[in-house]
Amino acid sequence: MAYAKTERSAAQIVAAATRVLARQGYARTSLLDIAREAGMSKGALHYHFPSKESLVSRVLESALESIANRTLDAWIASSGDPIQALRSSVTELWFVRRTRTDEVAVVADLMAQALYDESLKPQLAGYFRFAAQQVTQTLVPHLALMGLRLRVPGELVPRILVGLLDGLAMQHYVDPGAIDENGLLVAVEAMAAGLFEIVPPASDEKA
Amino acid sequence: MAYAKTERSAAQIVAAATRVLARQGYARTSLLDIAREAGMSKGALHYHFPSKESLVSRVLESALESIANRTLDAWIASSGDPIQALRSSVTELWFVRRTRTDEVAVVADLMAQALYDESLKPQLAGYFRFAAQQVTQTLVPHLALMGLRLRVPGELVPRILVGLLDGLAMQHYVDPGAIDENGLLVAVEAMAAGLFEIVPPASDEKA
Amino acid sequence: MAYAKTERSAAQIVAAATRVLARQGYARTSLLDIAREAGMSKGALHYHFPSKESLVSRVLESALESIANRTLDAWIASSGDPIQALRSSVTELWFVRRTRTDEVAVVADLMAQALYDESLKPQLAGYFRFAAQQVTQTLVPHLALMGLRLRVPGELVPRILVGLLDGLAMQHYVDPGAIDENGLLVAVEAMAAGLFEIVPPASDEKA
Amino acid sequence: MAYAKTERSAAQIVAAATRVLARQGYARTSLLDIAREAGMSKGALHYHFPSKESLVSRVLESALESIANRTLDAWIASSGDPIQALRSSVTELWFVRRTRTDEVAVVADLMAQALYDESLKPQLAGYFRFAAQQVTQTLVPHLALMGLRLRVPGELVPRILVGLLDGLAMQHYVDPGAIDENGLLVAVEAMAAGLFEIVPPASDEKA
DNA sequence: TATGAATGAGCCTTCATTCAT
DNA sequence: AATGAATGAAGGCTCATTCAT
Repeated sequence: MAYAKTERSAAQIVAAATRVLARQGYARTSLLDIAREAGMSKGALHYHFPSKESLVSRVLESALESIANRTLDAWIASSGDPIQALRSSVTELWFVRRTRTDEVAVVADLMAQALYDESLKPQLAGYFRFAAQQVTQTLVPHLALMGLRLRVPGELVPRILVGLLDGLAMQHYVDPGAIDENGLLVAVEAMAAGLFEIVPPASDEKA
Repeated sequence: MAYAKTERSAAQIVAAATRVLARQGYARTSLLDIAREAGMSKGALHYHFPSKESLVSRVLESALESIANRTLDAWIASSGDPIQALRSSVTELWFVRRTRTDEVAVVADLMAQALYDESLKPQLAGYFRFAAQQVTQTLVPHLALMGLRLRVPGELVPRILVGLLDGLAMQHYVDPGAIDENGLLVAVEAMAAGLFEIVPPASDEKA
Repeated sequence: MAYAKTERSAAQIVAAATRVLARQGYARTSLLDIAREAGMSKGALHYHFPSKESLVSRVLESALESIANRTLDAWIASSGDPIQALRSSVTELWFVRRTRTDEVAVVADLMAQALYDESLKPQLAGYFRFAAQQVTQTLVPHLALMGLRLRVPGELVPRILVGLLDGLAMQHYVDPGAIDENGLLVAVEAMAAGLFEIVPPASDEKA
Repeated sequence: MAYAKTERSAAQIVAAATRVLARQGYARTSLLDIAREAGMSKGALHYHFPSKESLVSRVLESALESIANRTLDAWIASSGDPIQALRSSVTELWFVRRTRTDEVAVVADLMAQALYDESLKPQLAGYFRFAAQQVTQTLVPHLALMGLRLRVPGELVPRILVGLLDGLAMQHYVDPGAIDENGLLVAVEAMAAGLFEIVPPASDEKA
């Protein structure tokens, strides 16, 4: 209980930083901007976070967590049919990007930062790995039960999905309206279908 | 013909800026860094480019051009079979990214910058549009000749391709080795296949 | 009451800036010069004043105020006889110029700057208007009581006075010693006298 | 004849510089601005004038000369009656200021510069002295012939006149419209009249 | 005689960081 | 736990000046 206020303030700062970073981008955001948004002084930021880097790192962490949860929820919600789950999480994956949640904007921006900032890489790598593994674990076994088999390594599927949608989101941000969104979802589904093949019923079925 | 030195110097500066931006990223690159890399004074940069913005814009222009040319070459080299052309330009598209050419690095970085810098958007949008149209124009008619039809709007294909590979490249940069490249190319091909369908010969409809 | 240090520091900066501007002139004064004179860092200046312009504006404000006060004091000190008041404030007006107070030097310099800097004009115009009105209000009624009338619009008197002395001060600065000061004060008085005429007592018009 | 071109170019540069300085003021004028106005390169300026200072000095010289000539012309034109001459040169002195000729603007601006630039002072001092002496020489003897005597040293008269009008011009520039110009000329004449006194016919007239 | 190119010092401003309170 | 004040390094940019051509 002793640290209650600290925790509350720190959370407040992270939330404010997320908003400001989403709005202005890393390169154009100063600590003063964040302090103002949080309704605190610059000094306070440094009280809670030793450096700008550490704050940004926390912001990224919280943004990734939030995105992961959202996607996972969509996956779980349609439990049972993994095909249906895949479909609904693709949709969610896309909507979360095209709406450009603060969290998504921050991640997109910091992903680029990470190219030149070693301290951010591990966090993103962790996220990608977690997402890949999460999906794979539930996807592959279910497919097998349905008589389907992946033509490619299982971990690749979520990576491809996320990569595809991230890349398209970038184009969407840069040139909104250029992407036909109806076509897009159809296409993604068609492409996903291309990744499976039907497993001929094994001959030892009766054994 | 005298005093044509400007062109040489400007090119030198753009080249140097490309290298430095690829190495350090936009946010961490100062004009002094570029000047040093170019072996010139800061003043010289401003003699040739009125502002940092204008220099960066030129760098982006030249990087996009270079990438477009490389990809186009791969496409053209395998002329004749558009399927083959698609395959070889996908490969090229991926290699150019995974090798992380200076040009690719710069474009990836500036694409993120563009989210918050309206002046960069048009250039990138132009590039995406040009690339999309370029591929579409040659791809679609050829497919028709081969009895294939796209299941999605034609412009979407190159956008999907580029988006997918850009997004995957990001993951590759952040977490090198995480992506199984052999599997990747197989997957892309499989997915691409999912985008076509065979057009039944028109005359035997009643059969 | 804590943290009231700002006021002290800001005042210190304005004082330092006044000294430096008086010594070097606007065009040759950098913020670094002022910071050094104030014994602070450049950053501190910007903490207290958002821009050079805003600092200079404050300096001008304070200089004008100080000059106005000095002249007003001289006027008031010799209250009663407005002629005497006029005389003593002319003397003060001149002495404040020939001594070249820091404040006077700053005002002279910034007046020239104002020709090309719209932001300074209103302040100076305000000062001129205030001074003119101040003098007029007390001068004209008193003259009437003494049977004197001005030959020109009342507001013109202080403007002429200030203009004359400003202009002469310029010559004095540029070529010190060229102006015979004894003669000057005599001349001003003689000229001032030329501005009045005696109002014939109203009742003996027929005599 | 050999230097014909040099002289022409130099004059062209001085003329251009006068225009630009009048328009933007010393502090805001760069050599590039002047070069552009003159239709030449920056290098050319330095070919003709070793430094900015030397160019500015020449500009001032030529501006002063031009003003002196104009005023002198007005004086001479009304030859015969020195009172009339005084009157017409006052008028000219004022009009040249209120119209704000390029030359007047430059002089006003550089006069302020001179306060901090020793190299400009002598030129302005020379101008003031020349003007004073010029007027005095013709004014005083004529007055004597008319039975008038100055109440103050003769050199003071032109200095007062110029000072007064310079000072008023400053106010006029800073706050146009604030000065009642009709009143002004009346006032100046009334004030000037205050400077003379009638010399009683000397008793030894018959001697 | 004049230009294009380049330099380098200096300017105003921004900003992460520190520290006394 | 948080603020106000101050620092100092760096950044983008301007400009008088130099010099080869």
